[in-house]
Amino acid sequence: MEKVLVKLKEVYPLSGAALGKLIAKLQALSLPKGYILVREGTVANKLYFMEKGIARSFCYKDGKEITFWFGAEGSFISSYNGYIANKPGYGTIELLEDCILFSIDQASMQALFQTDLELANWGRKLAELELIKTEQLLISQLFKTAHEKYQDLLAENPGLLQRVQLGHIASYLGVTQVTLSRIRTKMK
Amino acid sequence: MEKVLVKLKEVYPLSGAALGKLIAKLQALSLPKGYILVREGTVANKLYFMEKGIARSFCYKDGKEITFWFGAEGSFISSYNGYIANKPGYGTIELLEDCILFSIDQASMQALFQTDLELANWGRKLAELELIKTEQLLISQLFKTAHEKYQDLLAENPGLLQRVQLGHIASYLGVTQVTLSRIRTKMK
DNA sequence: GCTTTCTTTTAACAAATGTTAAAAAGTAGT
DNA sequence: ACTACTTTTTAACATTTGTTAAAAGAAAGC
Repeated sequence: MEKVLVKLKEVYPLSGAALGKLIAKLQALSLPKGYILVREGTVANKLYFMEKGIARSFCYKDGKEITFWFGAEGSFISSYNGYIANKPGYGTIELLEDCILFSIDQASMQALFQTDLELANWGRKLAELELIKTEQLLISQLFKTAHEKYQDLLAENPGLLQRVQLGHIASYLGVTQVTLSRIRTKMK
Repeated sequence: MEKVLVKLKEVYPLSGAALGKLIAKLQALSLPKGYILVREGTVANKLYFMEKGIARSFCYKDGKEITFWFGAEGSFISSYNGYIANKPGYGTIELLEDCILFSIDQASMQALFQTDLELANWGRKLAELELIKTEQLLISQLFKTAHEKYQDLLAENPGLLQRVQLGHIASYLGVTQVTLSRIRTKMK
């Protein structure tokens, strides 16, 4: 229970009491590589924290999988459409390695938000931070070429390539695996 | 002061008292077409509400403008990087028509969040709703062709075409204006 | 060590999109 | 109605990316 504590506090400063309430609701999970944490189209109202391992979110498009998100150690993971809006999520979340996760269900979260000002602000800050991260992803998706996005990925997250198949990364960059392979060849 | 009231309440149910505190901080603005609400690279820590009119956010890429967002009546508008993280925003926000807006500055907002549980939850809900909207945009950007995205835009927001130049819409869809023109021709 | 299977690269061709420039259509002001 | 200006469409060609299939390489099981 190392990283999760650090990251929970990083989101928004919490008193010991508030942090304790949050931690009390956490459930530890140890799940194997290949495990489907959330299945597309189901309402999954849990928030996860990745303590160890890596996961991805993907959708199906014409029978092919398109990865739109990776979450490694220190990431919050959720089908936000389920967690936030109680609606079916549009992605499947798959574990790409054996993982240790912590989960908290939305109902417990809501109960805390309704009664604790600090935690309500913690929840606000979490959503805000995820929002600017997502907006940043959207913008780079819109105005960078696959080549640039690949270079950015290399710079920001060099370890990812050693842990994730190129096919997943290709769809994440918005291109086919063949195109990504061509990009890599050019960069040698 | 019609739409703003409805939308503020839609985000999260508020008591009269809490709503009153929020409204007390609102400033009405009437600004002309072409006005730059936020300039790229500056820290703009205000949240706006569009009462009447329409705006866009855009970045420069190789000297060309790329629009990544439109906000018409009923939209919340902000450089979230400034409003949330107090960092320079990556987009310029330009008014595309004469607009009536309401603004509230981040400091006032923070003060309310720190003292009022209802408003802290209101702020949380606002960020959460913006998050799932942005995530939806990102996914459609990743796994839809320009043709599909244009059709979606027509279906979801038919009025936009009458109010916004095609060049802006083209960059929003992630293609050049020439390509959008070709798509439109094919659809006739 | 040798299959067997999965992943990545390469090749050849087709389709889509970008680039540049010109033409056409639409607007606004006089 | 005319001009000046802006926006949209069209055309021709270059470039990029997609598609399909095969080859090469890497990993896993026996």
